[in-house]
Amino acid sequence: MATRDQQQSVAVDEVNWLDEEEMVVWRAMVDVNASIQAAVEEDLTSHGLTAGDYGVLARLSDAPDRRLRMCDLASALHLSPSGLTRRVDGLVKQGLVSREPSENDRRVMLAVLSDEGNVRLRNAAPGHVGTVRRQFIDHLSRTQLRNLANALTAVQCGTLAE
Amino acid sequence: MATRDQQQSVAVDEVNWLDEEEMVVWRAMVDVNASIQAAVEEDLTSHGLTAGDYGVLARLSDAPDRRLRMCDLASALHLSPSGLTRRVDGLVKQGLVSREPSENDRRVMLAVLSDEGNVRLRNAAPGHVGTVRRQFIDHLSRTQLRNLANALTAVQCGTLAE
DNA sequence: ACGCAATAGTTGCGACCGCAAGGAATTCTG
DNA sequence: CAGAATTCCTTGCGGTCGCAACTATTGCGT
Repeated sequence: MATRDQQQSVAVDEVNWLDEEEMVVWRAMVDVNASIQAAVEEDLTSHGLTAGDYGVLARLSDAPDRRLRMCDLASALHLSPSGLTRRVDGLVKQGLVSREPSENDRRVMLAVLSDEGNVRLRNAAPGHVGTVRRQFIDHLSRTQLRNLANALTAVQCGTLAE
Repeated sequence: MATRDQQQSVAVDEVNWLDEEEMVVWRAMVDVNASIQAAVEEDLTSHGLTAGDYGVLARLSDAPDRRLRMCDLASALHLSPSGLTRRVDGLVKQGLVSREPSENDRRVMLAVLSDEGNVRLRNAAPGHVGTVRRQFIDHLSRTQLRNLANALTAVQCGTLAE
């Protein structure tokens, strides 16, 4: 995705191309994520959910009173407002989520996890976690896991600080 | 994305939920990738390209004679045949790529990187690599980089072997 | 050589998502 | 306290993608 002729010269062209190790890591990062995402998606479809649906249900399940403001949900899921509106539309149509206007602020709508939504989530969760394990976690030793955590949080803090 | 009540019991419910460390890594993996992808996308749009377009151009640039069979390109980019057809449609419309029937096998179409496509790629590449550096690589020490490479290739080989 | 399966590519269709615009409610400001 | 700015959500629109269906070409088995 980013190979170019190594230009090791002094400063004529001041681009820092990726060296071999960096390149390997970058490509691996992209590929690993692609394959994990695909596996997760496939697993969830067997429970009649998309990965996006699962994300909504999981967030709602962890929220107090199983309800969240649309805007909070959208930012938690890195989704645009319109994207979330339509995703929730679909979940409402399936009876997994219901909408409820907030009493404090009449601009906001709350998405509420229904009992049926909770059941679907609990049915899908074990398979989902299993997929994450088989595709990712179980291939790492405890040490690798800790190193990976350090590396990733370093990246997170770095990009967050910007 | 996968928190559920810890069920540490003997074997009534044999689901291996993620422990704290595993959970942190999994969430970090998802978040880091989301933010990197977003940054890459944003950077490339300033050069009039999408991430998908860049992927096609980069692969063609690295290929012998700057041309590749559609099916090889599709699998390299984890794209469905129809998805690639339309993406290439767009690139042809921009004059960055041209189609050419293969002489050996009249089923296949070759996607060929045009001179203009090559220029666009070379204009966009430094910014792209810079973004990858700023968002990812530069936040890792050499040791972290090596550890990350080990961990990711372990995951790759594991999922590949399946 | 004939026929059948496999492979390559395109197209119709539906699903998803982000941007821009709009409407309603709240907050800020003078 | 009135008007402007902001926040929250929804809708129209366009772009992207995968699946299924279809055509064309090649390869295989007998």
